Formats: sequence, structure tokens, C-alpha cells
Amino acid sequence: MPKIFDDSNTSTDAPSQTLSRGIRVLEILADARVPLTIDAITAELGVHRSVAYRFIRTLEQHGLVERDAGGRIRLGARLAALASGVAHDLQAEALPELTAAANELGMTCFLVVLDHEECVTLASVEPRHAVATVAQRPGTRHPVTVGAPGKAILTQLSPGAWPVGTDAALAAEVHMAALRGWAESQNEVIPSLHAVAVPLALRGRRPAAIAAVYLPTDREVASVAERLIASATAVRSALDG
Amino acid sequence: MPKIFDDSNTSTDAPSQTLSRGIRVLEILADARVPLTIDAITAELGVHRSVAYRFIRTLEQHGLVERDAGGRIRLGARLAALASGVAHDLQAEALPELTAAANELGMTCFLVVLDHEECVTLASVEPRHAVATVAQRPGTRHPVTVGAPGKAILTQLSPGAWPVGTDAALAAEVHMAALRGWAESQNEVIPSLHAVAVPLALRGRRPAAIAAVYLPTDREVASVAERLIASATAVRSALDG
DNA sequence: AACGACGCGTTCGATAATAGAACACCCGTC
DNA sequence: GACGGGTGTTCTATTATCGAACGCGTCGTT
Repeated sequence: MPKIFDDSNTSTDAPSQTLSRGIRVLEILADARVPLTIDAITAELGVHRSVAYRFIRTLEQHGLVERDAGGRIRLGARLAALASGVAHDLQAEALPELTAAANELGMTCFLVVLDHEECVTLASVEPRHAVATVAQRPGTRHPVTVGAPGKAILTQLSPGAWPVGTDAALAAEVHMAALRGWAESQNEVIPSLHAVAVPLALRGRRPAAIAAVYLPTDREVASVAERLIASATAVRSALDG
Repeated sequence: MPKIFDDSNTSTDAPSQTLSRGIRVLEILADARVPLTIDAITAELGVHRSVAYRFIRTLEQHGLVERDAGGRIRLGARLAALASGVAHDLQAEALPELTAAANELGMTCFLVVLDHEECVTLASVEPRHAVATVAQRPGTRHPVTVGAPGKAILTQLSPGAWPVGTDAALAAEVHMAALRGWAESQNEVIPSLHAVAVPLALRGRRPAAIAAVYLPTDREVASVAERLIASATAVRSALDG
């Protein structure tokens, strides 16, 4: 079971210990993907049970965690409400564009932003006959060095800011992507699926990308990229205009 | 500008003051819907600036907030990653069903759960020719006493657990919805839109509902409800079976 | 230019919030 | 009935936190 969140913050002590531990409760719960007992959280946190108990009651008051019938802890629905505020203007502008692009292309289209060397999918829209339904759900994360969206995002970063695992082959791909304005990938993030991504650079915002996934086909890749570029341009003019 | 989050927790002092304040930073940011300065957050929190500063640095380390070019604070992308863990098994089971229902009905279908007297939309899928694109985005909240999903959810609660604002008319509607297995609403949550919702009761989980919105039409409402019931049954058997 | 208003980041001591031990309880089950 | 695993509460020493004070840069304005 791979860890979703990196909890190796023993070296870098957070400015606020209590807040950091409380957030780690949320990370542990998201990581577990199944309701946990207080004792399990206690063990994972490495603190006394009464401490974890106090955290959980506080998180409960804010609706960020809930308890199921057996008293186990799970993430609360209001966390989803909080997350809807993440780049909500970007999402508001991008969603109609994603929908239009997805329907015109017949492909799942999604919006990706950079988050500390990782790509996070903020929104995704599926076309009618969806084949990769569960593939890119909002909140999905994967390294920025993998996949078309990652390359499209890397074109917006100076090579010095690239993550350490960036090899020459990837650098070449990013370079080409920067020149022609779009990136592609095959079987990288999702096996047997291809992807096209275009960069979406916005003022005062983390690098982003708009992407589409599709089954290997004889579709003209460049035309897909053109369609995505149109959407990206529309979004950019709406937000930065 | 209506407040999204109720920050009237001056009476109910949270068990962990620090954690509660840190979470309120997130709520304030989600409420503002625009990047804030540290001073603005400080004023809203009612604490000293050095305190808010410490919170923000901690939140920043966890990726829950980011800073734009001007140093202003906004919610971070990793918050979306956290939120994807909310009822992720329910979402995983419901999304394909929502997609199928949305395409077959030609309506936007979405999944709603109860959160402390409010409905929270966890996932929504739009059909090809979407008309209410921006209407029901994940994370949207509205009172449980309004709209078809709310009624479908109220059928799963004992009347004693209903919120205070529940009048007789609503009670009658909920009663009928409980009898026939689905609820409907007109122009309640979204003006000029109708909605149908069916309850989705799951073991050890908050009451939920599957719903569809559509423009006023001569479509047979009962047939829409039947389709939603089929999806709800499929989800229920997958999770509780 | 000088000024004030506004913003950020840091240091530091007193204090209050926290940490963790200990205790009481409930519920299965062996 | 004892046991193990779980929860919730109370209490005190300690420690993390709080908030005042300070320094600094950057705007606009007079």
C-alpha cells in the first residue's frame, strides 16, 4: 500500500506543532482510505491517545472528520466543501472549456496544477462514451516527471527548478513540447492510454495544464492539441485578460 | 457576500484551540474566494499577526495553502488531494453509475451527502449537451431543507432529527417521498431547474442521495426516478452487499 | 525627499494551552 | 469471569503557544 502523503516531517519541525499534528490526522485518514480507530491514528501519529482524541474532536466540530456507526473516524464531507475553494476561479473558468473540449474530442479532459513536484488533477470531464471513467478523478496525484501534463507543466519552469529525477530524455521531450506548444505521453501515467497536454500559465499562479486522454488511435494528435490550446487560450484570457 | 462557513464558534470552544484556529484559516480562505494577505487573515481570526503567520507557514508546509506572486495566501492544491479521500469508496462506486445515468437520461446527475443539516455535493457528472454546467460542482452546499436531494436525505432521518426550519409542507413532501421512493423539487436550489432525487442509505454512513437536474420538460418524472433508483441500488449492493 | 500607511518576517518572555499519565467504562469473546 | 481492545474523562507538569515589540522594505502621497 503506497503512502499517498509524505509524513517524513520529523526533520523539518513545523512552526506550529499542534496544527501540524492535526493536519497529519487528516493525511493519515486520507492515506488509509478506510475508517480508522482512534488508537490506530494515535499509533500513526506517535502521540498519546488523549492528544489524538482532542484533535479528532476538534476536527469533528469543524466537520472535517466524521464517525461511522462503530465510532471509527473518516474524512468528513465538509472537507470537500473546503476543497471546492481551491483555485475556484480557475475551476469555474476551466470547467466549461473542459466540457466543451471533452465533448468535441470525445475524450476525457482534465485540469492539472503543479503542487511541489507533483501533478494534482483539479477537475476532469468525461465525454459521453467514457472509457477511462475512473482514471483521472479530481485530487489524483502523480509525479510531475511522468505523463503529458507533467511535461506541459515543466515547460513553464526553468530547468533549474525541475525535480531531481529529471533525465536527459525527459528534458528533450520538454524542450520539444515548449517549442511546439503541447506535450504527449503514451502509457506513462495510465497503462494503454495516450495523453495530450498543453501548458496553461497564469499570472501569480502555479503552472497548470489542460490535458486529454484517449485510447491509442489514428486520431491526429496535433488537432487534439490545437483544440486544447484553444481552451487554454480562452481560460487564460478570461483570468489574466 | 454570504458566509460559507459558520465561524460563530466563540461559544463552543474547541478542544484544541490551535488546531481550530488553523482550520479557521482554511475556512476563511475558502470563504474569501480570493487570495488574502496575512493581515487580512489576522484580522478575521482575531489573533496576533505572528500567530497567523505561524499557522500559515505550517499550512504551507503541508501544501494546504500557497502564496501567489504578491505573497497573498490562497488554498493549496493538496487540499484537493485530501478531499479526494472523502468517501472515496462511495465516490468510486457512484461515479460510473452517475455517468451511466447522466448519459442515459441526458441530465446532470450528482451525488449528495448530509453534513450537519446541509447537503454537500460530492460528485457530479454532466451529459453531453450540458445546460447547467456550473450548477452543481463538487463541494457545493445548501440547506437540507431545500431541494430534491435534501428531501431524499430527510426520508432517512427520524423526524426528530430534522432541522428546526422544517415546516409542515416539507414534512408532507418528505413523507410522500418516503412512500414512493423518490423526491422532486422545482426551482428550489437552482432557479428554473427541476430535480429528482432518490435516497441512498448505506451502512454506517451519513444519509446520501443520487439526484438529477433538468429543465422543465414533459419528461416522465417517474421514469427518471426509476433510473436513479437503479443506480442507487447498484451502489448500495456494491458497498453494503 | 520625507512621511505615513501598509505589508512582511523575527525575537522573546510570560502564560495558557497542551501533552501524557492514570483512571473508569463498555463490549465482545475466549 | 478475566481478558483485550476500544472509548471517554480528569488531572498536573511542562512545553508549545501567544502576543507585544522591533526591524525592514515598499508603496503612495503631501
